[in-house]
Amino acid sequence: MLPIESPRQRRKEARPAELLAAALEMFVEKGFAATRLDDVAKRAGVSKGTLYLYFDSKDALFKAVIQEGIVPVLQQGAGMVERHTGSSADLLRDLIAAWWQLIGNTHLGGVPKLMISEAGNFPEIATYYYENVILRGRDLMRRTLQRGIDQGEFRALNIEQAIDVIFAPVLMMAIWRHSLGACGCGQHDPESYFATHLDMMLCGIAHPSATVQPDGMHS
Amino acid sequence: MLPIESPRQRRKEARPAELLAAALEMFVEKGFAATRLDDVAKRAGVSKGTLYLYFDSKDALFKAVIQEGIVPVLQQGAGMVERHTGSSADLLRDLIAAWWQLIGNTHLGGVPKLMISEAGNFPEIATYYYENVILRGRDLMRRTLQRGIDQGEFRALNIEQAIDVIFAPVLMMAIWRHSLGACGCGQHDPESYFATHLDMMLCGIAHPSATVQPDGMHS
Amino acid sequence: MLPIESPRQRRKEARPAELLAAALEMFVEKGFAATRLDDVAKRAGVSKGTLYLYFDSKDALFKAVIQEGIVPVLQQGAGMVERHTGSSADLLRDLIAAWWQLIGNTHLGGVPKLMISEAGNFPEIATYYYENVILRGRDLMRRTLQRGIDQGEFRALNIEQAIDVIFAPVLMMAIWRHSLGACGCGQHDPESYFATHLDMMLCGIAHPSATVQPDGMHS
Amino acid sequence: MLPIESPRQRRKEARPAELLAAALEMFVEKGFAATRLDDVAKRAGVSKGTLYLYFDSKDALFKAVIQEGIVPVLQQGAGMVERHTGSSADLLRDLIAAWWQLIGNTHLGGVPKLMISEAGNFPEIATYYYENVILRGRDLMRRTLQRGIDQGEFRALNIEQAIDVIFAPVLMMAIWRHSLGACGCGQHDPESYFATHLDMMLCGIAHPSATVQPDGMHS
DNA sequence: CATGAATGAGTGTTCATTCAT
DNA sequence: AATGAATGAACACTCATTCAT
Repeated sequence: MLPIESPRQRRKEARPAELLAAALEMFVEKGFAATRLDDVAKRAGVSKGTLYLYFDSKDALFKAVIQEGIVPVLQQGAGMVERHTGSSADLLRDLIAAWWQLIGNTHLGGVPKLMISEAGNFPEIATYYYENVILRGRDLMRRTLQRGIDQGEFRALNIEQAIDVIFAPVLMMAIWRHSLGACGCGQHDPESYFATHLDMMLCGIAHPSATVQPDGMHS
Repeated sequence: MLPIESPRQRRKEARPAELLAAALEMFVEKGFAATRLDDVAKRAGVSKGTLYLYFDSKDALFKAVIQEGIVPVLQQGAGMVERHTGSSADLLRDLIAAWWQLIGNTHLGGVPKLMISEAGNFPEIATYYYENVILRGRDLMRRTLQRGIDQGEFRALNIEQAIDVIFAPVLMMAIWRHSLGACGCGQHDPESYFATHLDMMLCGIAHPSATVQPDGMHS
Repeated sequence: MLPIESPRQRRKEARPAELLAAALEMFVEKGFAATRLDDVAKRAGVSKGTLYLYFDSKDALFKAVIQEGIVPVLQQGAGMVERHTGSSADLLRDLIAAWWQLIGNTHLGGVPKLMISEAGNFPEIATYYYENVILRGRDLMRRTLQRGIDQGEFRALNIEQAIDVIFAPVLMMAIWRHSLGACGCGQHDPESYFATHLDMMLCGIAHPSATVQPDGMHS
Repeated sequence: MLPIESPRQRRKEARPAELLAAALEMFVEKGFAATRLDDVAKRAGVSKGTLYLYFDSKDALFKAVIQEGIVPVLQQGAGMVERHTGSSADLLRDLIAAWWQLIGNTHLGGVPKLMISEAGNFPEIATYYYENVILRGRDLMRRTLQRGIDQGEFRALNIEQAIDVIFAPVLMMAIWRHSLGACGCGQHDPESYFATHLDMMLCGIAHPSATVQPDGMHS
């Protein structure tokens, strides 16, 4: 998918994480177009020219923000599903809790909102993001749901649809926090929000013969 | 004797709506900052100067897009809850189906994405939107859920959280369509998607003693 | 100098004086470039399009303002010098008083300021103004001074320089009123100002043997 | 050890003065509104964007032009009156000669015309100019005239009016040069013009018993 | 004659990008 | 490597001018 290695690639790895962090924050807060590189530089504590030592252009900075923002967590979670031994309901709980702790509740939590906002202006990045992040995440969910169905824990489901239905409330929490939630519009407590979500959802997908044991997030 | 409307007159009265429609499309597609007024004008088939005959500034145009985009549907749905006589599950189905038909599946479906993207740059509009749209929508959901609980149809729920959990998948469908979905990334069929959502969700909130009758969207 | 007669010319004579008056006021107040035709039209109580029924362009309006503003008073004063029988000092007093009453103190008093401000942008109008207004005015002054010298009332003077020296304070009063004076900066009383000017000036140009009889403006 | 100034550094410090000089010329020539920042930049030999490194807006540039244009000469002349030991007539001659050499005959000579033209559009600048320039100038004149009266050199005068009467011809010379005079309309020689003015004026204000010694400008 | 909706060239201002230091 | 002064293309906004009514 990505070029394996190149001088540019090597330099990219040396790019100060501060620049990317500053850019992510600004992009999430103002959007790509409304973010001025001056502000990114100021927030990172460097001069505007320094940005160009590490990134060829504003577009390149955006791409790096998206790619660097997800690479570190791409592999996480896959092992989670493999290694899991308990109930599938617990696995589902763990997946969601992990996503929230590793992404949603970190500074990476703004990436989904950013990607949604800028997909139209960066279709190739959107495609990259879809294939490398979303599809992989859906795969984890798919295997988890299939596992639960196979083991008689979950009832028969339209899995492809269920994946999105289940993940939507989690995504929305992250999106909300970086949009209207940041404007002082009503805030929810993630803990109880996810608890309610899992409670309803696990109830809704449980096999009729199975006994659902309600449980909040064990974070 | 009705005053004869000249073509020019007719045009003048229709202009604002045409301009707002064009602006909404562009704003949703490119974001506020990346949208050029020249493009909005061109899409509406007028010159740039004409925009300024009807809107004082780009900001004012944005505000009008949001406000005009929701005013027409503000009252809708309230009567729906009042008049409903059947089961609360059906009411929930109807509400979601109505939202999708009146908003999500129309050109207004991009407003949520737009509002999410630009909330940071227009906090006062975000607040306006929250108070006049989101809170009213949540109110409809709240009354519906409360009705179901009171009538023993739904089990006890943390209503405030449930509202968002239930609406998130619907919102996400509209958002997706105007972001990554528009870039060719995987498309879902809204019909079956909502059917799955309702199936799982109604199952998840049904009172243990109640019998849930699965039902797709009756559109 | 000007085209004698033409359809355009005939129409010009029918031009509403209100338009020219409104334009003069705006031009004097804001300058040519900063004056919007919308404002001129509004002040004249007509629509913007109507201006174009009478004037081909903003430039044409400006030219008309200058030309129409001075034509009515071009002939005045010439007869004054011819007919005068008293002392040359009195004639000088009368000329200045007449200029102030007919021009300086009317709405035409802004023309000098306007011409000064816009000479650089309308050199041909400036030349026209110079030749048809300023030179004629200087001629009146020259004849008056020459008359006084010839009659032994005034001492020998560098007449060409004296003309401007004598008229400068009068002009400045009109200019001041339409510039800083209109901003609330210190105002002078024209009566006593001119009295002082005439007193000093007549004293300054009187022939040593002559007796100067101080006299204010007899308005 | 003086820090070595790089050409770039030297340029940076000289920039504002270069820009202001270019702006003053353009403003005087065309007026504020008709002056394009592109032209100011071109005349200063920089790009349009560079202007904005030093001035926030066109308005700010105008304000700076006025303020910087007069600050350097604000103190001059005050000492002149204090130190003067000769006749008051000579002091008056010196004041006028100094004004002409330091302001009227330099590139600052356009400021009065500019201020007159734009007072209506910049009332606060006009007030600033009036209080900080005009009032101080009038003060010098007032003290000079009072000095002459007290010493019996000048006759009783309405001093406040006399100040303006005396300065008007000097001002008009500067104004003329930057308006109609620049269009090829009749030019006067400042030397003989001021000589005539001083001759007439000193004669006009001399105490009857005093002997006026005519004298040209000793520049 | 009169209107005012519509136009589009022009200008103030911003900001990504470059490069001399 | 790092800076920040300088650039100029791009865009929001204005307003003289036109023309259908």
